[in-house]
Amino acid sequence: MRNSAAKKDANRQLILQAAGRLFREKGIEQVGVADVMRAAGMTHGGFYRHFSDKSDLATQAISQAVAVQQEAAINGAPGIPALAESYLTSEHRDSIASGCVFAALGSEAARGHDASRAAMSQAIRSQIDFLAAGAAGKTDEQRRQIAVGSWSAMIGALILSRISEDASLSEEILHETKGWLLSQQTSISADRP
Amino acid sequence: MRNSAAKKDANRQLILQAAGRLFREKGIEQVGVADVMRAAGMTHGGFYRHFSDKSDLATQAISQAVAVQQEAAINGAPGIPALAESYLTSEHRDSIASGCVFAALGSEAARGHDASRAAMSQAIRSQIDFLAAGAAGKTDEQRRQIAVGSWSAMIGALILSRISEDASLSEEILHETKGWLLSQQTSISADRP
DNA sequence: TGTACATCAGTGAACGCGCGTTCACTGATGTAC
DNA sequence: TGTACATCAGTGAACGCGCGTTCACTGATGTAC
Repeated sequence: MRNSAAKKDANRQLILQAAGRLFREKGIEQVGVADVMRAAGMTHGGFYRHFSDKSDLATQAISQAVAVQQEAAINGAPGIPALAESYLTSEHRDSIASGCVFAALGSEAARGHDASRAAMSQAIRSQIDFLAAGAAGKTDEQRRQIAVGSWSAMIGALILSRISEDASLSEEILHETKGWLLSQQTSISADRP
Repeated sequence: MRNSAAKKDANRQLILQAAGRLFREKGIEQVGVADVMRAAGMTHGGFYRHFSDKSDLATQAISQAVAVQQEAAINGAPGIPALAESYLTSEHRDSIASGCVFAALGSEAARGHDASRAAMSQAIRSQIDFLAAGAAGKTDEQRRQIAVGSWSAMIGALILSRISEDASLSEEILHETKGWLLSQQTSISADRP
């Protein structure tokens, strides 16, 4: 039954991807090792050939999901308005499993172990730098404020919209936050020479 | 060993308060019924004289924590700048157990049962109405945008600052977001006649 | 290139702990007369 | 007002399920010669 090294690596990726999706969708605690392995097409016994324990999996799955997310941000349309347009949508709200890791696991992550918090912190840093570089502010300080503030607003709004069981409230939160972010961007851009 | 009705009610409050604190601090899943009862000064057996099951407790504890939070907001200094000043502080960041329920349990709550989501949705509505009423916008629509956007930014920023294990990053997120919110408020206020 | 042997990825049964829930019990409270 | 009885809040032991983890095993892969 032994698999080739290449097959093992492929299986490891399947496990990480399944975990990334399931953890975001149901929360890390509500997903069992056996659930992840089943979603990856295997049985639970082989899990420990890949990871030392569940918390190791959580750290690595989060790190990978965050890396994929950053890759997508860099390759996506640049600028905060464009990000807001795609981030603050009902599609994103309804696809937790493949959506923003910070919105899906943010409050759990705040209580997480050092390893996963370190991975997420690094991602936060890069994301802020990336957004600040493309922000429409006059000074560095202004651009960083815009980057941090706008990104925080997107994450907070997505979380609030997911909590809201009333569809119209949920939509309103996305819509108002988007409108707010866009109106600021344009007014600031208009200030530029 | 029977307690009087008054004592029973008092004990129920102790349980709800202990649960509200522990759930925020460690997450609902990581806190056991026995933990809550111990924190409330009782043993676990009597739990079911008060609540039908753990999920019932979660719903009621969250509802109460959210109600207390709203009460505090209404009695606190009015206006979004004042809220930002007290919300985006390292003290708030470091006191999860007594801090904002949405920041502490937001991503869990998005996956929560209908009952607790309904309670939180109602709180979201009131909080938006409350903030919009005191916001410095020209039109109703503008005031609602400011309310929803600013509140979302506070929640998102607090979550990001809690994830950041690097103290300077954590502080920066709070500080930049606060600066961003305050600068907007003043510029909008300056527009007024 | 082929053969013999060691390695080890994945399987599925089993273990054991933690935790939600139940239950018999105690004795103080509340109520009926 | 006092007495007898029923109620029931809280106790602590016990139950049972789920889940993380372990382990003996299988057979394909990789390696040494």
